[in-house]
Amino acid sequence: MRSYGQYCSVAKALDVVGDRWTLLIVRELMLRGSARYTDIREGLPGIATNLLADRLRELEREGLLARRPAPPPVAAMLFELTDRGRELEPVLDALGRWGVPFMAEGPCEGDEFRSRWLTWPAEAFLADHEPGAPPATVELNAGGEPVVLEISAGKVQAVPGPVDDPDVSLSASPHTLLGVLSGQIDLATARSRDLELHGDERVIRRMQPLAA
Amino acid sequence: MRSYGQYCSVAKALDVVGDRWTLLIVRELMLRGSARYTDIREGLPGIATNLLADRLRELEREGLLARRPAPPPVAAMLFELTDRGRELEPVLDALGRWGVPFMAEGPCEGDEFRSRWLTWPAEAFLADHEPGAPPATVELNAGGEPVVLEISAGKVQAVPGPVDDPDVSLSASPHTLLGVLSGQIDLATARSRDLELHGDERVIRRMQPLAA
DNA sequence: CCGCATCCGGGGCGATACTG
DNA sequence: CAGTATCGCCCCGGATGCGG
Repeated sequence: MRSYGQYCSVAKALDVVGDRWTLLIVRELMLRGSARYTDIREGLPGIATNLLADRLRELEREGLLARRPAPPPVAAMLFELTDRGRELEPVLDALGRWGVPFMAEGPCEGDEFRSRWLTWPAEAFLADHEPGAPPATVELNAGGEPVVLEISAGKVQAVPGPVDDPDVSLSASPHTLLGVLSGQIDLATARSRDLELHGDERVIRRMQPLAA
Repeated sequence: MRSYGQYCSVAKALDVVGDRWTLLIVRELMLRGSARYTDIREGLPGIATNLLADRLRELEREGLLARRPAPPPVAAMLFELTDRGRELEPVLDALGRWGVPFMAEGPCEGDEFRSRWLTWPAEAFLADHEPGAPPATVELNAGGEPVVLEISAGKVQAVPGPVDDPDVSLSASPHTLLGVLSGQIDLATARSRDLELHGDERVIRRMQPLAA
């Protein structure tokens, strides 16, 4: 990207990560840990393949990303963030939190969705209101790979991937799921739409935002 | 900007503020409170005037910015952020902090500079190590308008604008000033370059990062 | 199949000139 | 002062090709 030519840390940051798609690539690598070219692409519906290759090169040149060959059996390349790259987490967090209100309206026509992306809304809405209680896990299913909410010690963390024997499991469309997590839809209404719930409902209330 | 078409809060955020120049415009409005078109432009060296007009319209449409006529004597328009716009502060903070390391190398050839931009490096480096001591102020002068550091109750805040009777006043090139604030250059070395210091040196040590 | 490179059309961006 | 108008360029998007 063309430099802004300003001796300002915000401008310098945008010189590096201000290009279109760049921060979304960082998002995918942050959520996945390490990934192959094709996996990254799957998480970035709409990106042109040459742009992805360009950006990955750029990010590597800037020291935000490293590539290394996958362990022997497979002949593939793995991409992962460097420490400097992972330091962008506060940036993504801030952006993700700021963007949460846009999710309330539901997906726009044609919007793609991956359940990993629920991490920001989830962590923005939720908190553990019973810090003393034993840890609990919630499985979120909105199509594709599930996401797990780990509730313990006053915090709620969202991590991609399945889990064995969650305390409760929610399956619904992304929009309904967000409505439930944000407390804007109660469980009964959500069920009348497309929510399926299995397990202990009380775990939901433990982490939901306090009613308005 | 063309939407990323992803039902993800990070992507939705970037749909709105991911355009080139947009976050820098928000930066200027955040630092200035409210400003006229020409003032904003002065803080964005390099921007094309039609782009600035476009972006301001966009930001207004998105509800991040409002324009209102200036108080009677002057016939001018004032631009200022709405609450929703000011909520971007954590985003700018995160970006600004992440970008600070790029400032260490000094300005690139042709880089423009405004002293307000020192806010992020200043708040990133500094802390009040004598929370009990009475408040103090430091004037930073790097050309153009000065910036004031307000040190009190364990915190250091940087705000644009001059101040009456600061405890200490520093004048130097931006690069030297940053070196001093970050503790990478000691005062003697800085003085041998272009630093001029008036007032109580101890206030500097009160807020400087602890020596390595 | 994985990880690109190439080609091409369209639009966002940059610079300057101009105007109410 | 606060923008519009214009124009060239380059970045981006989409499709396809292609070597390992």
